[in-house]
Amino acid sequence: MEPRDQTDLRRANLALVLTALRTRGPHSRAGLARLTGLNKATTSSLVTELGHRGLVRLGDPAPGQFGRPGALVELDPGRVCAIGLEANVDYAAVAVLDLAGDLLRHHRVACDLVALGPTGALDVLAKLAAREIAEAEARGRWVAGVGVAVPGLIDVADGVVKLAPNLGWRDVPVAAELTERIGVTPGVDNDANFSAVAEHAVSGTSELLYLTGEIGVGGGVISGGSLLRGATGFTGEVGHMPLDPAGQRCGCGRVGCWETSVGLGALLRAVGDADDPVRDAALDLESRLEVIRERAASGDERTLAALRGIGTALGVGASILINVLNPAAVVLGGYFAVLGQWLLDPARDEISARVLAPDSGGCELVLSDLGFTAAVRGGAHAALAEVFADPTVVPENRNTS
Amino acid sequence: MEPRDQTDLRRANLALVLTALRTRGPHSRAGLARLTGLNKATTSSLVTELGHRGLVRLGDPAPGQFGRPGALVELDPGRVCAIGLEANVDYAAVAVLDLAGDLLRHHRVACDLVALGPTGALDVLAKLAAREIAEAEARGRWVAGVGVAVPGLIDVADGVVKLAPNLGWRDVPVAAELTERIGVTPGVDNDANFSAVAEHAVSGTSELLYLTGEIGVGGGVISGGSLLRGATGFTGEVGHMPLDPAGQRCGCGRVGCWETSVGLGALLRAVGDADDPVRDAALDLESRLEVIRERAASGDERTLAALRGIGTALGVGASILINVLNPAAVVLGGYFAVLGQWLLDPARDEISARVLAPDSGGCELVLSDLGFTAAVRGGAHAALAEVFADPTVVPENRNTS
DNA sequence: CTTACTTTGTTGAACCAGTAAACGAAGTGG
DNA sequence: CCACTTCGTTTACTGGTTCAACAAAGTAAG
Repeated sequence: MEPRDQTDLRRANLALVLTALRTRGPHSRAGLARLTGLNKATTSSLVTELGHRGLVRLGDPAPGQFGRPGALVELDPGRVCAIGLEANVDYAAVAVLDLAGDLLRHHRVACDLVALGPTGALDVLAKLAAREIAEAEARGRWVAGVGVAVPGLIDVADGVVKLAPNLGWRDVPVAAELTERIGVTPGVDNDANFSAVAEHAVSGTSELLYLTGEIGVGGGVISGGSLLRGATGFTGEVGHMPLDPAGQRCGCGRVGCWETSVGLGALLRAVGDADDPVRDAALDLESRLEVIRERAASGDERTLAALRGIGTALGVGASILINVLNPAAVVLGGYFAVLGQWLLDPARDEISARVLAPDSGGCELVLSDLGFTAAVRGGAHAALAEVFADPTVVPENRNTS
Repeated sequence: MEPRDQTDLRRANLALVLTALRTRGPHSRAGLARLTGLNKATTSSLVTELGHRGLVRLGDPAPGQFGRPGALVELDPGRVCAIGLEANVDYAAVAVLDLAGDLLRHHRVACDLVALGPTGALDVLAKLAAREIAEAEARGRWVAGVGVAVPGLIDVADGVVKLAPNLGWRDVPVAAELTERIGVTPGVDNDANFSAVAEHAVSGTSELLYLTGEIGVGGGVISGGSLLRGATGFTGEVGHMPLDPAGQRCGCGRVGCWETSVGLGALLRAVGDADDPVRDAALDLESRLEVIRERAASGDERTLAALRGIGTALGVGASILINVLNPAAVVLGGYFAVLGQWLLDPARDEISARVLAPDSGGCELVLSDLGFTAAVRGGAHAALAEVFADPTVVPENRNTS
């Protein structure tokens, strides 16, 4: 938003105060004035307006040293919420976050979205969303927006899934179709991108790279505090970096792609023979990963060697991205997070050897705490971000406080 | 700049008008009002202030269809200028740009900066800059700033060259040292980064990747209209992507780095035997490239095969970066631009085969027109960008119209 | 040549947002 | 109980944009 007139200025300052409360925690009005550089009187006025919009509330007086104690202003998690949706191969999920980013509800339904096809899958997502929207509005909440995470190439501007190989989708106008079904136009983005948004929200790191280990490898980049979107929204396709001309054939038809050495398939091949139950695709993925985890924890040499190999390959690919993007942190999600304990050391060794910047450019390799909720949370966070960028999107409600 | 009060608003609107004039060309005040969405009265006021600061001037009346013709407002190239410096292995260079980005002066002196050492090299740069600053000020110009391009890893925030292998520099405080010598604190950045800035300025593409072929390969990324800086300023290190475990040993000590197959060394090895004059390091590089160019133009099969190979390898590496960054354009500089005619086709073939986004994400592969002036121009453009972001940095001068 | 019409650019009143300074409010410490 | 400190509000003020009216400067038509 380019500020043009005074109302834009007001918008920007409301955003400034609201964002300060999120990133720096509850403060008195005088403290907020010092934090933002705004005048005390202005800050008071902004806080009361944010209160009318149900975004902040007054808490207890703070225990100051001298002088009159200030009443703490804090985010009001009671009125605004946002909804995240996720479409994946064998499940659909929904999450509801409040303004503080806390998870109010999370629901995951196992279903074969590939078999349902785009229309059926969108029906499932719409049903999940509609229920949560109705529920939230019944409790007097205001829904900031909906974000839909889809594993594939997304035209973010139009909300169209251009290509989602695992789902078998091509040119599916998700935003338009869901608008018809739920009456709200959702944001649509790649699952790794939305996961990166979620990690940014919980960590506060404004330069980060999110890498998720699934059947393939997904990547999402946060730079300057917001998603790197590129020219047409197709960023973060990291799985098919050709790292070894003598490597394995990839599902994409080429040879030696990164995901042939760090994707789920590579892991399963390395830890067990063809008849090993962990390679039985009929079984639930999470329980198979649990088996691998237990084998590693009990010191099984084959498993440990496999994980070392994956960790090394992970570090090789990650170092390329670190050299290009110079993030402050690389966050590992998907199965990388589940087995991360055994991947981190070999990956870090490669990174410190291969990143040219001194001290790896200060980059840390860490595991995600969000588990499989990262993408849905990120979708909701993206909707919340619009509120933090422009609090006036939330209607006033003078009754409240 | 977070707008806080009305003066910040004024600043932002001055920037809005000035930037509109740069990107959309001369317009009448009424036309600018339509373009920016600002009120006619406001636009008039902004234009007169920009005039007092010597940034715009009134031109001839425009030939409108009906009604009173409007006086065209255009960038005034007469008052503000900016200076770019470049330190490289065997030369130092300086350029002066006016506000419109036109090259006023360009000077390149051959000298062995490696032998001079950091202190001597900085003396050379300071001398070049001081002469141009004095010259400009004698003509009544106001110098917006100085940008120094150095091939290496730069801590941009502090203006320190952390590591420049080709120059043999480590932890050289360029910004501080030059401030002492010329009285202005310059911006310091990697040469590829500044070249990317220059390409952005001439093309207007707000999502672009610049790749330069030198002894190594350098990369600079423009995203959202500004440089991708990363957490600590060490972005764009693309030369050492490990693309072939069975490849050649690189100067960095590892094996199969991208620059072992597309760097200058790879080109020279491929086009000629060890006794070929093009491989004589004692000769001037540009004339050796000219020889290769002539051989290719006359259809020499070995040269053509070598260039095809380089082009293919260029495309392989570029496709990785396109998949991650999704730029609207990849601009080739350095020797890639000189021989680009023979590199483009094989590189484009690889890119269209390897980029996952439909239609390569709309990405075009083009050659730079800026030759070896890209880095110095970019340094000056970076200084000019500060004026466009905040025109109030230029002092008022009520005498000038 | 005059009149109607169109567009440009300026002017002055109005409005709105943030600032500054004064002041009452609400605590601590002696 | 009083001096002191800090909080938050109030009031007058400054600065920037907008709006509406109007003069300026052109074209088109009669």
